Amino acid sequence: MPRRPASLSAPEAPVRVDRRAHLVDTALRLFAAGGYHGVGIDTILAAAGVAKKTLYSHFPSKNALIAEVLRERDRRFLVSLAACVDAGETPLARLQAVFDWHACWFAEADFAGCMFLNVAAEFHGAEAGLAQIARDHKQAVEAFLACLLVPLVGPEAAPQRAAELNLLLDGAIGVALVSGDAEGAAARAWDMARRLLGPLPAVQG
Amino acid sequence: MPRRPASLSAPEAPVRVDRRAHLVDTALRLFAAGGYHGVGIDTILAAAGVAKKTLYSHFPSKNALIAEVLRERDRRFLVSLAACVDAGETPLARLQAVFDWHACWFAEADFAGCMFLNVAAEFHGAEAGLAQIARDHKQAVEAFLACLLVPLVGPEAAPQRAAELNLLLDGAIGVALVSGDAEGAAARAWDMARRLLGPLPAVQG
DNA sequence: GCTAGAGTAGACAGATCTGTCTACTCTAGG
DNA sequence: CCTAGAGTAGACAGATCTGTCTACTCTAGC
Repeated sequence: MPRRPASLSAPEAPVRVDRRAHLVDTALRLFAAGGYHGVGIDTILAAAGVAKKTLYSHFPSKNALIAEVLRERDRRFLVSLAACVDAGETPLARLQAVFDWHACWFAEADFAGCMFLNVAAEFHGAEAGLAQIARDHKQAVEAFLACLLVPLVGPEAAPQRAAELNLLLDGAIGVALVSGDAEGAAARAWDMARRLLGPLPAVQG
Repeated sequence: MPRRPASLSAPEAPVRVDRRAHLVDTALRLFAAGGYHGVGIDTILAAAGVAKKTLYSHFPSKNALIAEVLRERDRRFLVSLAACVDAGETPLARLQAVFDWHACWFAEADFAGCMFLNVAAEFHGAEAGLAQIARDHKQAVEAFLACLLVPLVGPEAAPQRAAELNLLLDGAIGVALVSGDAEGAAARAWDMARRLLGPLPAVQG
């Protein structure tokens, strides 16, 4: 009898895995690798081991699920990036950590580009809500970069430089996606960033 | 009787509009604006005023049509870009024309990103043939940039710089797509390119 | 023990999509 | 004139997709 043994071990919590979160997590992985139109509801449900009714009791539509997936992706993205950056000891090392983080991301087996750029491409004009989430994400990343740049270039120049580095990161994503050269794309972008920033205050190595 | 008046004027050629080319042209417009999964065969047929059987007598499948659309896009892209570049009088002006060309492209009403980056995202891993066409296109653009760079930085440095400018252009595409700021994205990329190239031989203004 | 809530399994409706096929029409060339 | 080739219009098959709904099951709390 392969039917799930239910609560054999733990009496509470553990089994109650929060279907909604599990659904979003599964959908995130599948959408990231297979695209939004390319991955159907049934595929997600089968992978998550969740009934269709459960999905539609949590989300009114597939697009609502996509929106939640994007918000979740935005959260994880910034948390993971911040954790990686915090390990850096100098302001310059912290900035470089952003590009190293991207190199690791590009090297993932199922890397298929940025979920936000992809959603903008797939739903362009059709779903303003999704486009807005993509815009918000990119602005959050840019703001994060600006914070890292303040000790390096000062508060006035930081926003301008942040926009530039943001453009470099988007470029690296595109190059990594099409060429498949994960390491090269991120390294090139960082080299360009370093040269664009020019000589920095002597305080930072 | 609104049924097409057939050969009222010209005895030959003109009416024979080459359905295949017209189909590819229509599909190109629709795929560019609506994505590959997002635009169905029937939509293309209705827009082109062509019967389904005609489509399948020219192409074995939708994906084969997509492949031909991408090859056509690649041709037009390079021809249009070359024409724009040829108007420049100095090597630097010719290089700048590439970024100006992109600014015009981004400003088009139905701009929805690069068809090659988008095909790579939508069919990642599933359609190796389409991914290869995307890769070839980006390499062709990079080679084109390298040619423009030779008089500016010399034949040794040109390939390296071309890869950098290519990354900048992909970055501008991403930024323009998500932020909607067409002018800003291309202008920022050009400004960065100019600074990355540094002081150039005095011969070019 | 019992009940309410949440979940499962899966049938179902209705839309849509790719690709095939039939029957008809138009046109060009001999 | 007549025929072959190409195209049109559209029905059709079969798959797939979103979203709804019913009937059953499990679990937690009273």
